[in-house]
Amino acid sequence: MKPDCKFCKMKSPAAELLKPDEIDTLEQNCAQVKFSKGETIFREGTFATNIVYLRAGLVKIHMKGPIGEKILRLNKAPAYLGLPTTFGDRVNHYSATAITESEVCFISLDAFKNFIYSNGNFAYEIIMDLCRSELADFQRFTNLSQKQLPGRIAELLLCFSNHLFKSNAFELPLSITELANFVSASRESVSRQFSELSRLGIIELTHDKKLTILRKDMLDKISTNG
Amino acid sequence: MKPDCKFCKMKSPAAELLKPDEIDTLEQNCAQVKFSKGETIFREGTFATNIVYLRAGLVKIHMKGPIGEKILRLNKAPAYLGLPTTFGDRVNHYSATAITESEVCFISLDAFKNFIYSNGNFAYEIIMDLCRSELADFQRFTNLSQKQLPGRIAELLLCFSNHLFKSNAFELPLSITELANFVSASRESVSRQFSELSRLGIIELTHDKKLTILRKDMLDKISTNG
DNA sequence: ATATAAATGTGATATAAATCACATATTATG
DNA sequence: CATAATATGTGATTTATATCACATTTATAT
Repeated sequence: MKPDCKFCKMKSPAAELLKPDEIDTLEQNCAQVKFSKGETIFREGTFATNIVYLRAGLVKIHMKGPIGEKILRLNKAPAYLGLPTTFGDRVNHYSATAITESEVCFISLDAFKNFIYSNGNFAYEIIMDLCRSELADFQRFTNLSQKQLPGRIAELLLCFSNHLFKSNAFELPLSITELANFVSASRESVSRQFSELSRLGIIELTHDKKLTILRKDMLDKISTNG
Repeated sequence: MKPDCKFCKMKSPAAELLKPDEIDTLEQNCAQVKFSKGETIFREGTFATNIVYLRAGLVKIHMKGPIGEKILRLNKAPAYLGLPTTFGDRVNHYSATAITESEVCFISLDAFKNFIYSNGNFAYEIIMDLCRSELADFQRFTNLSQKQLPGRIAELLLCFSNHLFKSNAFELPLSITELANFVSASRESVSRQFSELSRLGIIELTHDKKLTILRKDMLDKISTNG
């Protein structure tokens, strides 16, 4: 589908800094595609040929680990998906899969590189973006590696509530099995933790994955105490 | 100490792309400092006021976690230290400490920003650098979170041997306690693993931390089998 | 050099979480 | 719609690893 970048209201902060002629170039080197829930946007092991910009939707970034799939992060629009795996190597080191209906712009790598070369503000914004994600990643990995399971799950739920959905009530974007490989635990253990949180009245979780945080204070405490 | 960037043989790949007048600017906005083993180069929680470039030496990047210090990565020269924590927030999210005698250049943040704005090749190289480290970090975190202790330690030793020292024999750059918080385990467990690896004749470890890998094949197997 | 502190090795024990086992529910699919 | 396939919940058991305890070695400071 042909995009209309000039009047696009979902431009990235970096793209907002492009000059009119650059926006024209972008428009000519950009393809907009819809993905439904569960569809793969790019896959580990394949060649990284385009810059991938998430215009709308929610996506999981995941890679094969020694004992199975590992979810590395969730990205919600607006966000570039996998700049590091596009620039860092010819081959993708991880995959991106739509969690909800999503809209993605595929941008020609060469055009994008040229923006970096020719537009310092654009380059700077991309650098800032990469830097902020690394900070968030380090923080998450440190917590994941030091907290035990109840703390890891509490943290994840708080992250969903505070940052992703900005609400105490939301639909779990991942299955229990996926949550398990996000927090690096067995699905049985995660399932038990949810039962326990429900039993204690800290959360309410319906059969159709609607989750409500009833005692955020308790979740906070569980999250910090590991 | 006044640096001599023009004739410096340890320039970063990015700095190699600077034009003569930019090199002059760099030289005027750069201070070279030596750190001895154990000295802090920058500290979590303090303001990030300079770009930090490791000209020579070996450094650990570490942050406070819920149950104690966590080592995130080792950086050997040449490398920028903590670009993400310098750009991503005003305050450092992690610390850098010299593991060996090290030489560091502190570069004015404004000068560095201007290079990004004005020199696309420089900006591109910085982006590539950030991207490559994220790939390596993701890989390491996935492995650390899925492998169990013997595999994590085997992987770390192989990484030391293959990438850091490029030799089967080297001096352990970290104490047992530090290794433990690198691989997210207790120091007792790590100590036991080393005893076991020695007992099996896979490594030899002397009292003064000189380590020799005797059976790389076995380490490889332990590393892959988790 | 001696005292004091910090790091290390190793056994015994406790514990978090994985695994196994199986019932039940939910979702795809011919 | 029926049947298979997949995901989930929960008890019983096992296991990896943390914790505790303490001896010993190594580093640091006075």
